[in-house]
Amino acid sequence: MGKEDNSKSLNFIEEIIEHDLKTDKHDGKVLTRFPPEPNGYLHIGHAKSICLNFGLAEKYNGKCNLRFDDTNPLTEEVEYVESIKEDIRWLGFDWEDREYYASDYFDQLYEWAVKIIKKGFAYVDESSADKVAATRGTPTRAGEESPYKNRSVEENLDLFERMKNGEFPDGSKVLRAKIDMASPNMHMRDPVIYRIKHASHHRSGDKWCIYPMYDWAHGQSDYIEGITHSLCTLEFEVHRPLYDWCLDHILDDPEGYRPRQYEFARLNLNYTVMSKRMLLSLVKDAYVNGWDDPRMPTISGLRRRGYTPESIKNFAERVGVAKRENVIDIGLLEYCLREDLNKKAQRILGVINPLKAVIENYPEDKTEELDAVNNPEDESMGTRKIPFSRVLYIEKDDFMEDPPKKFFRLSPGREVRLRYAYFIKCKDVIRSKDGEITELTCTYDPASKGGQSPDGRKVKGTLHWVSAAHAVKAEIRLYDRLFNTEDPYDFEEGRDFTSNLNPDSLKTVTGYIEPFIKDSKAGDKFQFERLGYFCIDPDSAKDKHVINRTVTLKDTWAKISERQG
RNA sequence: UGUCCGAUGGUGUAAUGGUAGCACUGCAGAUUUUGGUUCUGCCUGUCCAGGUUCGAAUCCUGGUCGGACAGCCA
Repeated sequence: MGKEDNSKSLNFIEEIIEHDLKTDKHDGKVLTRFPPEPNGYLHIGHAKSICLNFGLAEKYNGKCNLRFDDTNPLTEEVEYVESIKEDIRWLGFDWEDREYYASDYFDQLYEWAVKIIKKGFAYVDESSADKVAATRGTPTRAGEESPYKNRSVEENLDLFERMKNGEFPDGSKVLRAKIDMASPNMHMRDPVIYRIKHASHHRSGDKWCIYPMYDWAHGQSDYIEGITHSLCTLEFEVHRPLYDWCLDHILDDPEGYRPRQYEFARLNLNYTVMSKRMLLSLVKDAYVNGWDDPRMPTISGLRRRGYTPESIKNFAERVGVAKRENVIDIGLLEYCLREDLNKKAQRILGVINPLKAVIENYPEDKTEELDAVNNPEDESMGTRKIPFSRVLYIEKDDFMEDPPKKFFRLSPGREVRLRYAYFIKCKDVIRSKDGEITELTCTYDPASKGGQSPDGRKVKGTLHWVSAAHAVKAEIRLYDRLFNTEDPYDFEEGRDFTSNLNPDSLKTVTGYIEPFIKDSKAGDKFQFERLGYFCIDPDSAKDKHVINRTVTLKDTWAKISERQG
């Protein structure tokens, strides 16, 4: 029912597309593109855009191109190109052979620039960058015309060619579109469309020393590729008149095919930052351990953290597409993650904060293999054996000497169930000299094997546990949100966003995991019962298990106990 | 004293002139060998003022509030 309703309700872009389809605007074709600049790693915000562009193509039987918007050689690197491709592929999208680069269009872009110079719509300006900025005016005050604006076409052509030939140093000249310095839209005030950069480009090498600006490259690239719907974020809304202006002035038939730009609201998430500048700074200044640090909102970070592509795609679906600014609760992302992992994850028992429990009446040399279900949500995943013996580890949080109301785990004299094993009762508490609880002495009921007693008596709590002698030691990395504040951009004067960093975003502990973990490899995902979802980190080695906590399970008890104070 | 865009529960997002719905969150309960999952119920909303209309979240007018734009970044 809900699903059916959803399929009927369209977002505003789908409405536009369906309308275009109905009116046969592009011969029934839909061609979108995802246009990243290779100057950083992709993040969850990009994932929304990827899912939108590729998703629309899938839905309307169209295609989506991958196009690197690589017009600025100073900031772009091959490393980023590679990571971007890997991330999109991992999300499950395929651009087939349509891997394009704006830099592949440099020749065409240059020709078009010459074309508009000839038509009198562009000029070479040799004002300094400061001068250009100073004469641009303000949003409420018109700019001033450049003294170079009225050069002859011949002079402009000559100068532009010499710019291309490398005769002038960086910053000495630019090519500007001749539009309107008094336009209320700042972007129409004779925008710079070419600048000189004697820099080597990751693809074109040293062929060029002039590079087109975004505004001169994007719409034209869309046109070259035959893009029907060019989707971008809201901040490009004010660029749209320029996007259209460029097309108007290069096309022989402006009434014929042309791409259209549509803008949607970018994704914002609380408790994290999405700006490339800030993410770069977190990496460069070593606040995190690289772009794929599991605390990063990058796709590679989420992947390493243990997120699944499905959970991210589902998230993108749920946040929707609209033009209204939004801040999504990180809780929704985590909900989508748990929803997916709950269906798929192998369950195992692992203890993160161990407390030794000795079963007094269990034979010292005995070991039993007990049956455990691999995934209660998916019977086909089968069962496995877990070793049980006299000395166990249980979770420290599962024992309280003086429990408050509603605590139904272990405490002196109380009986609980060990999952898949036996009922046990706590008899004694052993302490160190400084009073810390170091060990519990318990007894078990041999008749309760498997977790049920023949007399039908009930216990309220079920605890996870491992057999100390059989457990596998592991380094467990407990991650928490990277920032303490919902809005990390909101920081005190004189400080910066890093003042909002959560100092406890990573805690490393030693845990004990049931032997099943031995055969796992990097990327494998598990639910440690009652604790959360975990995955094997690539830092793992043959003799060293490193495990990331992806996300905790929903914890009703934590909520209750917090409320009780 | 600019141009453009936006405004629906706590957060997102539908309703396209005809009963304001869905998801997440929160709260209450049922089930449960994970205080997980699942299931049930409940709370909470159309920025304001006029107008058009039998009827307005939707159309019109005027406000208010929020955002984007002054890189030789994208």
